[in-house]
Amino acid sequence: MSPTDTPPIPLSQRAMMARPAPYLDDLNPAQRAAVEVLDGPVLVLAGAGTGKTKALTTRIAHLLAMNKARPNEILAVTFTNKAAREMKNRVGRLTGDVAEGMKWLGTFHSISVKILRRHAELAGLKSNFTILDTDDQIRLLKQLIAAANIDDKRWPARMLAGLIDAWKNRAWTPSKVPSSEASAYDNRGTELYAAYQDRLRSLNAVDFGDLLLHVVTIFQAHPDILAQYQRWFRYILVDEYQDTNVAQYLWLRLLAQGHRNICCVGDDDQSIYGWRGAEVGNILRFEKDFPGAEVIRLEQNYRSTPHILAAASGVIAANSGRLGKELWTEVEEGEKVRLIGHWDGEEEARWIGEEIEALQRGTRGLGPVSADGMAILVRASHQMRAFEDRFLTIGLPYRVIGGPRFYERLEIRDAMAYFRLAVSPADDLAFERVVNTPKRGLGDKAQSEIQRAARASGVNLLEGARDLLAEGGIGGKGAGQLRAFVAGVDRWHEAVQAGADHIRLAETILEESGYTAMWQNDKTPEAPGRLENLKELVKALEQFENLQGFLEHVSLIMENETEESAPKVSIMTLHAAKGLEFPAVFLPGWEEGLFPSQRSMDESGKKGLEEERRLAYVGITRAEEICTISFAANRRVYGQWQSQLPSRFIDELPEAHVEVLTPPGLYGGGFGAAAPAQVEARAVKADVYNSPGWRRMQAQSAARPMAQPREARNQVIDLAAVSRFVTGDRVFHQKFGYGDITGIEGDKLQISFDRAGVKHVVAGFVMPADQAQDVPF
DNA sequence: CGTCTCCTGCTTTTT
DNA sequence: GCAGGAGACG
Repeated sequence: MSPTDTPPIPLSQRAMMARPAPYLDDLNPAQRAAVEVLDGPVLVLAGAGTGKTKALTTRIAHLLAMNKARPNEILAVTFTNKAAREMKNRVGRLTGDVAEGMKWLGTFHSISVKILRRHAELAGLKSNFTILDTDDQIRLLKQLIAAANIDDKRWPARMLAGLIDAWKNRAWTPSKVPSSEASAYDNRGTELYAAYQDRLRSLNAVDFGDLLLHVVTIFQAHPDILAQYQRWFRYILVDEYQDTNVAQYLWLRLLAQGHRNICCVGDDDQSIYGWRGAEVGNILRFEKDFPGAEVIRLEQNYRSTPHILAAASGVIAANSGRLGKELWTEVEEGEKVRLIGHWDGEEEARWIGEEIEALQRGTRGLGPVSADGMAILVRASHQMRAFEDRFLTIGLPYRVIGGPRFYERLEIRDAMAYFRLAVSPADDLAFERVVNTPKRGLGDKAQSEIQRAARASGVNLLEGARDLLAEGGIGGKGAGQLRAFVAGVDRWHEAVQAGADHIRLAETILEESGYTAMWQNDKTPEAPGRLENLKELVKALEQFENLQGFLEHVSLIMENETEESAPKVSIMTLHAAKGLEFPAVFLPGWEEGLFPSQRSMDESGKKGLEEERRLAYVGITRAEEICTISFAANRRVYGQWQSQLPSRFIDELPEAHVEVLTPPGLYGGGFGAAAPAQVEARAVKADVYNSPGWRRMQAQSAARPMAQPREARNQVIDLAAVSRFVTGDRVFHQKFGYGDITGIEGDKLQISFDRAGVKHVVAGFVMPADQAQDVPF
């Protein structure tokens, strides 16, 4: 093996770097320890905002400066390409060009690809294997499911894909799937998993999970190869260790058994990818796995104010089995975390929109805050819509982070499939994807004929199609179209082989295939955008030497970084927000069932709830200056109006660090929902009626004709309200209109509304129908 | 073969 | 409430 494509560091540079290191002066004692304890296993527990990346990058610089390893003998692993890029940039700032020699700085997946390409034959693959995206994966599975005579309605392909993914995350090859899993997917999960792996091998393809799984399998079966890498990687660094799954853990442990110089950085309190197979256990177990490990805690926070830190600590304290950290800061005072309840989701969006404008104007005591410095972090992406709608109407610029990514868009995938065919005509999945896109009159029947012809002579689909045409097995207009398609692929492939200019070729392919024309003729509103994206795709090719290089890059890097100039408020999920920070953060939708998510709790019980709580912790700790948590009393869920209870996480916020802006009438839960009197007392103590939020709310509701009746708003919700009603009463609800009470459960009424159907509503929000004429409409 | 309409079923999503 | 898939129809 010769991963040694990097020349040794020039002497002049070494001398420069060996001088006493000024970069160390920049660090606090804990960070310094994380940087200077170079040998042996080290676990750095880095709380949110404690300079984790700084410690990690300085550590790399220090390794290089101390001549402990050459740049390409350091293995530095991240989860995302973004994190890898950031790390490379920051190491570059510390060491100059030397960082360029870090050939093994990358994601688990990109490094695995590198390793797997070298030893592909040991996994039954050729080194030019293709990496399937989720789309291809699902299509492939659908075929296998059909072939196995399984009703894919009852047993959807997505489910099987999820199952296989989970098994791969645990590093289970088909033969290693334990018998306890035998009942999965109608008792046929294991069988289909094996069939899927066979099929992948015959396609010379892998999925994301395979990248790690194959590498681990090769390492386990070939100690000599493993030993080479163990020798090669003198120092191993891992970012976000709390997010590793079992396969990644094995991957690391195998490699680290050489020099035993492994430094893992992570925060057990920020483990939020359990549902993707991440095992918090990996970080909790570190000292057992690596005896003699040094554990260093980074606890000084450089991001948030004391109130924000205290609120976050208060919430996360309810979790059990933590490694434990105590975040502190030298920063003084600052704003308390603000808490506000709203009538419904639309009002929440409206209020946040106005708050954002107030922050921009600088009327919230922080000086003007740029829209770039503000973020709305939601639990589930469907919550984003209310904000988008609202911001569009008030003309507030926003950006949604983590929507469908560029390379996941339909038109981009189609175009890429064409490119894939041009590069490797044997790519059957690409063939299937575009043979009838644009429509060429080659429907299911024609396609299964092609499949049959290909299978009959054991060739790929393109050859199968050629055979089919030769034997006249296809007639009518389809034949001519198919002939043109095959000829097109041949022509493009020749051009690739001849080394034609890949940008021109890409344009030609999209032109000749009729793909561009297809969208030009499409009059749906999204067609222009899609054409725009195709143009961007072609532009992206400029950064690559050829199509092959581009395709390789794209299969691993599924993102599109377009730098925008105008300041915009960010809207994203809590998951997408990890690692980011903003002066002002809004956390809407803190309601039972939504956050914590009901499904999380149903599926994973206490474990699920604790992961939700960590998500709350991640959310709060994104805020630097001001953090606003909100909830709504009513929310439309799947088109149904539902009344909501404030999240239990709100109860867990330490009161001393929270300013309640909520009018008590909407405060149905929160700090001790049990005793209504107490709720009122505390609300008063929080000086609700003098808070800007309250005055604001008064002003707003006065101006708003659809405001709920004052009576309902000012009422403390209590069980007494229920006693005003009996089953069969005719009642009125501001949102749902008139209805009849069909049942009483706790403090809620079950009401059958004339227009809105059956709802469970807190009694404080309805009134006897005969009083309803006072309601301003 | 393609299009329209009904029906179902729903988080989070680094690669 | 909406999207995506299947099944019926042209």
